[in-house]
Amino acid sequence: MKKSKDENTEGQILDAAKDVFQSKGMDGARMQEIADKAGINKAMLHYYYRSKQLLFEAVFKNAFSLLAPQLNTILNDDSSLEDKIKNFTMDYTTFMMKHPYLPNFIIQELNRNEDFILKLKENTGFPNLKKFKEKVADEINQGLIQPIDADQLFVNIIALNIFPFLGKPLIKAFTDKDEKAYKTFVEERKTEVSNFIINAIKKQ
Amino acid sequence: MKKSKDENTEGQILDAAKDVFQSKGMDGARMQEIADKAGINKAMLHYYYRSKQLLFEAVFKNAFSLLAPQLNTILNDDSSLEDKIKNFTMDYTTFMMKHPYLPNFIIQELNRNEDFILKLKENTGFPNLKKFKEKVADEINQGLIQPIDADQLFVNIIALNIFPFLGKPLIKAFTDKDEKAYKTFVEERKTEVSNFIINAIKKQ
DNA sequence: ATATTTATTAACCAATTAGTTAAACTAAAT
DNA sequence: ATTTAGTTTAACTAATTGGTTAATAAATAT
Repeated sequence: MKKSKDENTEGQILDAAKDVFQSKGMDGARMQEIADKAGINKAMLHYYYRSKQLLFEAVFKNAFSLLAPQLNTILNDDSSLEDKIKNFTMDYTTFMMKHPYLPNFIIQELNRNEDFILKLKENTGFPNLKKFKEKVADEINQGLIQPIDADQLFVNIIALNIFPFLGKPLIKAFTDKDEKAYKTFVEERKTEVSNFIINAIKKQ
Repeated sequence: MKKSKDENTEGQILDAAKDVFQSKGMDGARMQEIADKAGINKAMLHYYYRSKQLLFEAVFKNAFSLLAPQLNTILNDDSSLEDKIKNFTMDYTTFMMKHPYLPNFIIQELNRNEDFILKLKENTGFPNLKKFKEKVADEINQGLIQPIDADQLFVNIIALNIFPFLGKPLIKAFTDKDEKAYKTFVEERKTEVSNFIINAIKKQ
């Protein structure tokens, strides 16, 4: 019987690397810290992943592959735009409350190395806006929503959902919230954000 | 006559440090690269700023002090909420197109060190939401806008405005835009975003 | 049982990096 | 002219860091 991911060395390394890379970034992460956290010798990192760069890429692809399916709620679901927005906001916020380091990690590392996303784009399953754009055009034609550029709407939706996790320290400071109040605030956004967006686009 | 900031060594160091820290972050920045960019000996960095940490803090405070006044458009201006939102969106986007590294730098470094913002908060001139909240309550009472929590509205406004600069690589990849198309896209947001927000909150 | 492959470790290495030092240079003050 | 204080440099240092190696242990195949 093959050992489960969190029992075998390779999986333990990946888990530890995820922790360290996601909280400290590529430049701030130390191979020794990853090894210590995994409870193994530093040489094992290179035995299984060859270099820091390759270990990092394994972690990054793993993280990105968690994020991409979330987008399917809004991109490739067959429901109405209103339902897409409601479901996405709910699902995405719930998911990110469980993985709060994820958005910042991805954004940060993509900004550090712009070419990196090109590699990801070649992958099948990279999020595609085609169906979403059709739906937007469709609902505009039907007079259900106001005219709006689909790309702009898409960016507005993800901006409103992702930003609270990127800008957490800023939000806490500006709005004078402690950790608990911040959590409540994000919890409320699960419905607040979709109402806001739907109000913004619906035909008066 | 005192030498101007970009002629004297201290100023040249700060300019070079700004470049390097803002594009590579604290961990990715190298003192040697800063010295090279400033065209001086590395020892000068320590002569004027003592340590990497202190040089970094000088750059960070400088960057933050550019950002804070932008927020006054929305926080402490006396005009209507609608005008505040219009003006802020226009001003902020224009400003950030000139300083595209700034948002990511600040967000990233605040996430790396959450305590850092506490120091900033002690400073006078740290953005305060009091007046903005009063204005929101006021316009809700007058029946001009729909009921909404002022903190939520504030976060929505800054999310929609800041995110395009944080998530630039992601947006370019998802919406299949090259640099030029992205620039046009952001340019259009100068009016798009304020319309979107005003639609979302105005009384039907 | 024994050979062979796979997994693991301790010790080491070369390169990088923030920071220091001591000497030299410059310009203003005496 | 000479002292003095501030500025700048080249060379150095100590610590850190990603990565390697050679020996050993464990598991698997013959």
